[in-house]
Amino acid sequence: MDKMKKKLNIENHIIEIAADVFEEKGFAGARMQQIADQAKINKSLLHYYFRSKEKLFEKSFIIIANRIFAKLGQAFNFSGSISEKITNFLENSQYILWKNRNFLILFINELNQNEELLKKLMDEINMSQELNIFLSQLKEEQEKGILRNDVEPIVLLVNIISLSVFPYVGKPIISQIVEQLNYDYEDYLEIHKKQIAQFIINSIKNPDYKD
Amino acid sequence: MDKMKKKLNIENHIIEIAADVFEEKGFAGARMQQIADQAKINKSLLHYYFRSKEKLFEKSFIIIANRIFAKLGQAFNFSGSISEKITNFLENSQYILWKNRNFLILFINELNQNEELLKKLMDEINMSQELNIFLSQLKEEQEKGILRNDVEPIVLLVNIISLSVFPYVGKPIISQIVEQLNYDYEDYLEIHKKQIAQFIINSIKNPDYKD
DNA sequence: AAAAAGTTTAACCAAATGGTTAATGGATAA
DNA sequence: TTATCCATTAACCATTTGGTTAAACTTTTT
Repeated sequence: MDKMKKKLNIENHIIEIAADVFEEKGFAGARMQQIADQAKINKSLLHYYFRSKEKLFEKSFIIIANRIFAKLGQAFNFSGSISEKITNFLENSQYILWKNRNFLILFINELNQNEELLKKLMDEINMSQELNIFLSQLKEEQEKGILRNDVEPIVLLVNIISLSVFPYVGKPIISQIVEQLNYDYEDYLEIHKKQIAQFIINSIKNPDYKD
Repeated sequence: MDKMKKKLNIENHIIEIAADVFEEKGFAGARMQQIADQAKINKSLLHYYFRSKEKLFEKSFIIIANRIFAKLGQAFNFSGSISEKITNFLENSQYILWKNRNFLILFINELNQNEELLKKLMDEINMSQELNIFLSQLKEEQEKGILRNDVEPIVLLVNIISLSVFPYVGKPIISQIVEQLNYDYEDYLEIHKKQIAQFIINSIKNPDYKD
């Protein structure tokens, strides 16, 4: 392994560990010393490689965000009808969302208080093509009468995201509520996974359509 | 105004200001000095009244959380069919959620990293009665055939919450996506508000039911 | 092998931050 | 009026924290 690669390797290692710590504590709560300890390196190395806490945060944040969005984009990219696409996406996205639920909370929280970071990220991540394909296919199926035409496409898209993401991101709220009703949060997620695609499809299928 | 009341008054004033600052910066990012400045009091007074940053945070957090949950509980408490209740709740909750969106993000974020606080909060807030009424009415209407019976009641409940809350809490994600599709976030919320009740009702109404 | 360049470390440092203290001011009650 | 009690303030303090430096160590280049 040449020098360049070794350098990239340790940088990536630091980024992974840093992301863990930032996820756990948030930007303000994270400590450079803890990141160094967890990565088993000297604290000065963090500054040697990344110059400052801000820079380290930004870099690891953007890399992880890109990775997650890429995976979600993949989960979105299947052929078939709208109903099939939705079913497919929901099946394939759940694990990603579960595994990255802590990052998603960090994502929401930090981007909400850091306008600059939001802008930088928006330049990096672009999913408009995949999304536009989905939206136009949706309009097609609405015109054909397969789907009800009283659902605004963008609303459906955001609803799919809300229903996918919130059970994970909103864990404190959801678990509060389901536990008051004597359910277990993890059990709830299992039921949710099984029912959510049908729930969405019910709401968009045209009940009068016969093929 | 007697002394006791005056003391409670200034405590409440501090709590309101503190909540603003914590919403903006999170617990770790908030500064006692900033809270004091914004409340126009001496920093020592914060400790005089609340002893520590943790205590101040906990107190303001729980008070604000209680207030919001009480309002949402109210918005949930209407008579009528399930469909009417859903429509009603969605109409009445949107403004509350919008106004408190920053607190909701704080809520999710802090409770996710603070198990202790979560437990304390769960003792304070109890909405199981209202929720249970809703769930049993839901089951009734399913048995009568008004609503489809392939929707697990708890799933519907959480879906309503997800669809209500996420557009506000997930602002960074949603605005990212809608803006890539040339929508404006605030405009999107308007469309969302108009369509969301119908979206949910579509997904639960039994299409074969005739009364 | 020697020099040069890059990497790693321990010791420091300045600033920020939560928190304390002791003195001051002001209201209330004797 | 004066003593007591509570509220308020400025000055201080200990610790934490991000960041620097200069020396040591390693690897690469000549």
